[in-house]
Amino acid sequence: MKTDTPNNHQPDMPEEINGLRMTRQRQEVYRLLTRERTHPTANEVFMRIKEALPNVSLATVYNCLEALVQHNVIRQVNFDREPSRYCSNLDEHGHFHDEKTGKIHDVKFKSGVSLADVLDLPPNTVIKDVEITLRGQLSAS
Amino acid sequence: MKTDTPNNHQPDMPEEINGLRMTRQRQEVYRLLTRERTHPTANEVFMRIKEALPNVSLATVYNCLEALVQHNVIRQVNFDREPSRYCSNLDEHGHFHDEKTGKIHDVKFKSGVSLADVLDLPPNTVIKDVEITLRGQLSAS
DNA sequence: GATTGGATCAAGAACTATTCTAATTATTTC
DNA sequence: GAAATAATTAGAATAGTTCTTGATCCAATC
Repeated sequence: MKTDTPNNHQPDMPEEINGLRMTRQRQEVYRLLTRERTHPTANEVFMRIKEALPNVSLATVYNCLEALVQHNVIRQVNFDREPSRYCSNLDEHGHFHDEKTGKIHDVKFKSGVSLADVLDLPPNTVIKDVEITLRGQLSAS
Repeated sequence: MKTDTPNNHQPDMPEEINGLRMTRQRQEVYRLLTRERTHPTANEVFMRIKEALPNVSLATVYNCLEALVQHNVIRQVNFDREPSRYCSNLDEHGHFHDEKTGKIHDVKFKSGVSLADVLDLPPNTVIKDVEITLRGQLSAS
């Protein structure tokens, strides 16, 4: 009757990603983020993931998210001081925050342009990470 | 003997900026940010401002910073979930966070380029605010 | 010059996202 | 299969920030 053995690997999920052991909890967190591209917060992940893992704890969700971020499996996205959001899109991209709907849309870079073309960087700068955040509205015209 | 009457307007400070009454506390907060371009946190502002206003409270510093931000007199800058930092440079610019020194440098946009040249924005987007954050190192070569 | 009303300030409590701690449970290695 | 290692859990702790409440200040009027 019990269909949900606690820590079974799912058949469609590799044992490891980028050297990170994909435990059941990490699988579910990662699966959720690939399925729902809405940039959920840790708490939203926690609430949704309970369907699959009723006994999961919020601390575990945080642990999983951190492990996945650390191993470059997902990205952590911050808007001001709002709760962190998480995103399985690893392509370099920015985020547009629509003030009307509250939704977040990924924004791609145009091909062939680099940030150095736009910004007056100090010489000899090694950029390891870029974050671009836009805030505004999708005018409905 | 008492040279520091609590709420005196300083002679070199307007009574109002952008419609915000410049009380003594707001003056000192603003003055500090224009003098020190190091992007201090609320707590750093609090500690430094005590020289001029020994009885000021941290809550007041937060209130002042918020009022100044709201009236577009200063900008609030966030790096991930670190404490907010504040900045009196109102020109549109990004921030480069040097991982070695921990210091933050303003990064100007090259003249004549706009973000729309670089990003694949959805059509009919009205951008109200842009935030660009870079993280890396100033290689010492 | 006193009065009044609204804005501002101070002090500390409260809040919230996140991290830490310690104990339990799974998994891997020997 | 036992020992060692890693992951998970629950709840306590933390830190930055916001809220609450009462006091104070200030400008405009009487």
